[in-house]
Amino acid sequence: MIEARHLRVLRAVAATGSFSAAARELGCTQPAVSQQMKALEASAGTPLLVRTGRETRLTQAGEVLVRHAAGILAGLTAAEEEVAAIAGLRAGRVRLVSFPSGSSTLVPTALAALRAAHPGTRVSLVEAEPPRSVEMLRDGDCDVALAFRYGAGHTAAEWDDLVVRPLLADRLVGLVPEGHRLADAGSVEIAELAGESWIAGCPRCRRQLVDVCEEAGFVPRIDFATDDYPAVVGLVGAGLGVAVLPELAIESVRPKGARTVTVEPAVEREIVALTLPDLAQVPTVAATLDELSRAATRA
Amino acid sequence: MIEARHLRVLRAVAATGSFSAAARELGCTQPAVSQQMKALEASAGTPLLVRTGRETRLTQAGEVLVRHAAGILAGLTAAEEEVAAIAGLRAGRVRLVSFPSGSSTLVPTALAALRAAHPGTRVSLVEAEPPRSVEMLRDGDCDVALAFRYGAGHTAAEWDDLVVRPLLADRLVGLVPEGHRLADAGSVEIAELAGESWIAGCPRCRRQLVDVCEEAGFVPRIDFATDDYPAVVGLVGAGLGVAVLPELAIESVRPKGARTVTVEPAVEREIVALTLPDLAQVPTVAATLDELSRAATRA
DNA sequence: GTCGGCTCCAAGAGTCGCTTATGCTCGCCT
DNA sequence: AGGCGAGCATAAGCGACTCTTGGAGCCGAC
Repeated sequence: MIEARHLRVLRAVAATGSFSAAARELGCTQPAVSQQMKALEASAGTPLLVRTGRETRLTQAGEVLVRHAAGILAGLTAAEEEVAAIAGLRAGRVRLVSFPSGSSTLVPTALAALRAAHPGTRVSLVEAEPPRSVEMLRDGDCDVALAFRYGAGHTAAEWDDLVVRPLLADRLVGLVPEGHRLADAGSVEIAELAGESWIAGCPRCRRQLVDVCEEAGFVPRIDFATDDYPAVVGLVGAGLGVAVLPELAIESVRPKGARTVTVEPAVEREIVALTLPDLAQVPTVAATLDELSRAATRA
Repeated sequence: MIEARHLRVLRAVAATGSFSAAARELGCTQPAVSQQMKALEASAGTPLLVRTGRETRLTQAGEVLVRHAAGILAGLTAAEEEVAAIAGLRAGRVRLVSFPSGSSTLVPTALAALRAAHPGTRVSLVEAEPPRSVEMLRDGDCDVALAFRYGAGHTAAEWDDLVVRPLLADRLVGLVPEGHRLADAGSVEIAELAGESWIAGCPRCRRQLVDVCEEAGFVPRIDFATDDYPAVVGLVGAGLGVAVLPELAIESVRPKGARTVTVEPAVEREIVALTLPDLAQVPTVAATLDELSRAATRA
């Protein structure tokens, strides 16, 4: 009989690569970890870890167990959350993970409303870009993930086992330096920017930019690329190039020395909130999704 | 912390509608069930069962927990099944690395037997010479390494932290071109070959050759050196020189134009299978080692 | 009214798991 | 090459837990 407690320890060992580090993370002593792993290997009937002096690695059986552990532990925590919510303890907490430009706009609005409507609920916020944030969700490291996707169909398949709550469509706008020949154009065709020096954002957005430009018949010359959108705005403001970036990303940035222009053809990214099917039943999670929806419609 | 064991009991209670019946189904006494449910309700923080004189029904929280229990317990049993399959040799993989002349003789025999005895196990094979293969083993890039050593004592120290399974002793034989003055000698003293042009094999074998010749009182003139044993045989067959090489290396090569002769004094290399101490406990690895041993004794 | 089944309660014994303490090996730095 | 620190294993001791046995209370059925 494999016990969930053992799986939790195994996962910590696999994540940290060390018994001692796992013990620190779990808040117990190293011999406890050692004994639990011994017991788990005994009940599994085969070694799960290989100790090679310098590091501890997983055997194939160990990998199998860690893979299952994610689902099992996620199910357990989901069950605990839901029961706790029903128990009316209002000890319910929501662990939210969001991409940077979402956490500065949608999230504050939603969390303020959530706190007003349900005092006692606690929310933790961590920032992570979509590929990583969805992984955290599946691993049970968070309850709700804010993510985005370009073109509705592209990444739909990878989320088909999740609850997807569409929030809003975030239009891409152009950003050019003041004094640029198109600074006062109001609206520009993207092809008009073919010869410019480009400043790109996060990897996903960068790929999207290249795709859009390709359809317009040119390859953008990307001189700078950074995940930091205020930095992108700063670079454009300093006259180092032009950029195309989500409207939400510049909402909380003062576009000093830069001007926004509408870009044709219109391109949008869809911002969604994700959660696990089981978690969607948990009141605090449901309330968080609702508040995010409300914040999105107000924006 | 909700425990899987509790969920199992809860499910039995929900299914049977009675503590006593659940106890009978689970093979324990009724107070045990009673206490477990008490503990589960304590950790859930809310009642899960309503005892109405005649029958016990689930509360909403209880229903939620039972609903989650299905998935969690299914995940646990699935994990157990998969691990048991690996432990029971109905599944699992072994990553084997071998030196070239081993992979064409011992390995095919062993893998055929392994597949016959345990269908479902998968084996991957990569070729690498001993220094590199042992490194791969230590780095976790393979599970079993076929290697060899000359003279039992020389390289023993570097493997003292590994599990060494001796397979067979591979005798060195001489190879001379047809028409050579010693082609029909049957057995030759190595000193008789002092003046010949030599064709050497892999670095380790080359060093061994030089050592043996030094003991016989001469330095071999090595005109060609290649890791490719069929090439060595070909060169000898073409009359370009003589060679001394492991019997196993020429077993799968048709010695066209070349003749083998016994060399005195007899020199052997020991062929062994190596693995890490922890991995030796893994069923698939142990089975692979056994089949290699069996293949070696049959050869 | 009595009986049978079910549940809860209490006490005892055994087991289990954690912690502290200690020894050992390995890698690293001097 | 030797000392040092980190990490893992092991042993003993202790507390907690869980199961069992035995008994009592409760409700419905006959």
